[in-house]
Amino acid sequence: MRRDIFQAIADPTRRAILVLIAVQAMTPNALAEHFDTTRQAVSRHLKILTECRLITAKHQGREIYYELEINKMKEIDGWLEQFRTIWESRFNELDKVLETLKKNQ
Amino acid sequence: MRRDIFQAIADPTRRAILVLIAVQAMTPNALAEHFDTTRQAVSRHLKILTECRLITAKHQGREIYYELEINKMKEIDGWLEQFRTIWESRFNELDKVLETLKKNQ
DNA sequence: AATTTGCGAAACCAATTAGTTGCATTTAAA
DNA sequence: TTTAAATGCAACTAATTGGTTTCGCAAATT
Repeated sequence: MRRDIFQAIADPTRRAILVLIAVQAMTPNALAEHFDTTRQAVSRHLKILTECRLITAKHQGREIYYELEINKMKEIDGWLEQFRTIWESRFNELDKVLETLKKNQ
Repeated sequence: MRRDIFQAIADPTRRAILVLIAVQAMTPNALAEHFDTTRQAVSRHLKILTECRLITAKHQGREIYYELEINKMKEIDGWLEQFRTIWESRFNELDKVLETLKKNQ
């Protein structure tokens, strides 16, 4: 049972759930209405998202509102960070080239 | 055969390949040395990464150097963008609260 | 008290995945 | 020209995944 954020966001339904929940906390039933699957299937996705701490359950009577853990989302951003330095440094090198061209004009 | 960037980066080996290649283009053999699997297995990962355009193959004699397509990596960043506005706006709301508190002191 | 509603868990199933071994092909080297 | 190296591809296998149906439980509603 590999359960990490990257495996969690690999599924398109789970990504959609995250986007929906980002706007507003929602119950499994409310979420299921947005998809062409059963509530139980959505529930399983919610379980997976909960297990890797991307969302948390807030019990309210017999309803359960799932809300986004925005800080966990930042971990994906964190992984991208190492590539960001690369794509920025490539821009920097382009800058250098442009500057050299300018100088030689 | 669902083949998108999110499914591609779901596998830890593929993520590691991306990081290695980010530093420097590499051949399948060179890459395989970093993992506890066969070269063929690495080759399949490279195929998947190639199919979703995260890497490209540069033939050089009988060797094939795979290099990162940094622009494709930005698509992940693009998806995160919608959440980034949220986590920034939450900071803003916190700012508002702090400001109100200050005013009422 | 009986019923309905909202939910998760278990059992099952088809499809996908990641790995292996065993090839075939192309290029360099002896 | 024979041989070795670098690679991709196909067939097979075990594990995982995402879905469904059925069930049980707890909280509202009647």
